[in-house]
Amino acid sequence: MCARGVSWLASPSVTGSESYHRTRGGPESMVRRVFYSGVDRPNPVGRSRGQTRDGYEAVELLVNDAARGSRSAMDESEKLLRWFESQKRLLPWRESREPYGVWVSEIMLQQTQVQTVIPYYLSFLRQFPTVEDLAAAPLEQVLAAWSGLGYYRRARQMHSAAKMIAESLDGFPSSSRELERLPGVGPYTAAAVASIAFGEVVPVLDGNVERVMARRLALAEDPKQSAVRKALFGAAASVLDSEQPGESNQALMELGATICRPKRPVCDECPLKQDCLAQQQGNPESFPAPRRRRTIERFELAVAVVRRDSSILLFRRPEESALMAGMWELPNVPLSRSVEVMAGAFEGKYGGCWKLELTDTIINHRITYRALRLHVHLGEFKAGHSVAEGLEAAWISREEQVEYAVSSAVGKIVASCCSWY
DNA sequence: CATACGTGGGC
DNA sequence: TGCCCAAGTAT
Repeated sequence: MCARGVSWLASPSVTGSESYHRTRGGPESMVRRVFYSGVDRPNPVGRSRGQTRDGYEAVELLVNDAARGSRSAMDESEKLLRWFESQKRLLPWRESREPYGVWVSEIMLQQTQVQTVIPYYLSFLRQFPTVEDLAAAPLEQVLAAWSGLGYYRRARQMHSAAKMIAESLDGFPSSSRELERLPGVGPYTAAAVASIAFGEVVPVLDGNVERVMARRLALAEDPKQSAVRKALFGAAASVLDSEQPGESNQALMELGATICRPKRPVCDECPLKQDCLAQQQGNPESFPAPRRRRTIERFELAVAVVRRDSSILLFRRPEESALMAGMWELPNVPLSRSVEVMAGAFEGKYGGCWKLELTDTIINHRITYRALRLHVHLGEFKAGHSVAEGLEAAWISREEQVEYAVSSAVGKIVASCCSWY
């Protein structure tokens, strides 16, 4: 593999989910111990040693910084921690290590950027200060607090997990193994919460760490492949500081977010530049391998803004729908050239009697591999007893919007509707 | 392992 | 505009 002495990382003998490998330590290499209690399968090379604080069997793993001349993994950990200490951003969830807040932040940060999360995090913790408050709140209210943040399943799963925690006699789950049993908590989030809130020595491998390590090792292979992921995971473990795992993990992610960015990384300011193979080769941007993307299909939808007094008509999506389950949406039908055809479609779907008038407002709404272009119509709707059976309707005002679970697009349209009348 | 899930920002 | 990416998880 790599010529730079990291051959242990993806050795062919990797069999378990943990890719630590014990290597013959040269005279200058450092051996570090990592206790990893979130292991379901026995580690193929580690030795079982004692118990963690939560009673789970710990596996002792020897992580060897393989023959990097005079450099050692310890140096890298220290450089990283020192850099983080002086350069870390002040973020609201960094003010406390209290597990609930850490957990909320980690869920919100899944596939979501920091600046997007900040206001949601603040208002969410104001509304639901403790896990008990969250558990006791109606799901509707939790979804409303999540409105516009996306991936709404996260809110449902968090609410469900909060109930599990509140009903449990054991308090907040305190190990990555336990945390991973919660809905919405996968390997990354479990490791992040366990290390930050509980000091568990477990590495995280998120998109940032993946990129940082792919560059550090100049690993060109596709990170989707499990062998490559293992190598990256092992590399992340090798720079993990076992005294301050939470800070260490955050440091690596912060590095990826601010210095080792996808585009135009600022290698000059990187605490690991001496250790980075891609930087030495002068082509950091070429790692990791670009992921293939499916082409986006585009659909066009007509949505109707129907006003009564100062309120707008919304309908509730079915709980069982895969897309934005239970969220309130504007009435919509596939776009057609004829307003009459669309009016008929609205009537078929929602009942009532419709009159429509096209405005020139178009809002894009993307869902992974689809893009919906929303053509907004001002409409009149006369309900009778002909409103579609089993479909929940609501008239909401701009002020009441905060109490309803709506997508970002609906939020924007409701926000700007006043100017259209 | 591939796919779907929301959204906002950068270039 | 269009494409890429972002503190992932569940199926």
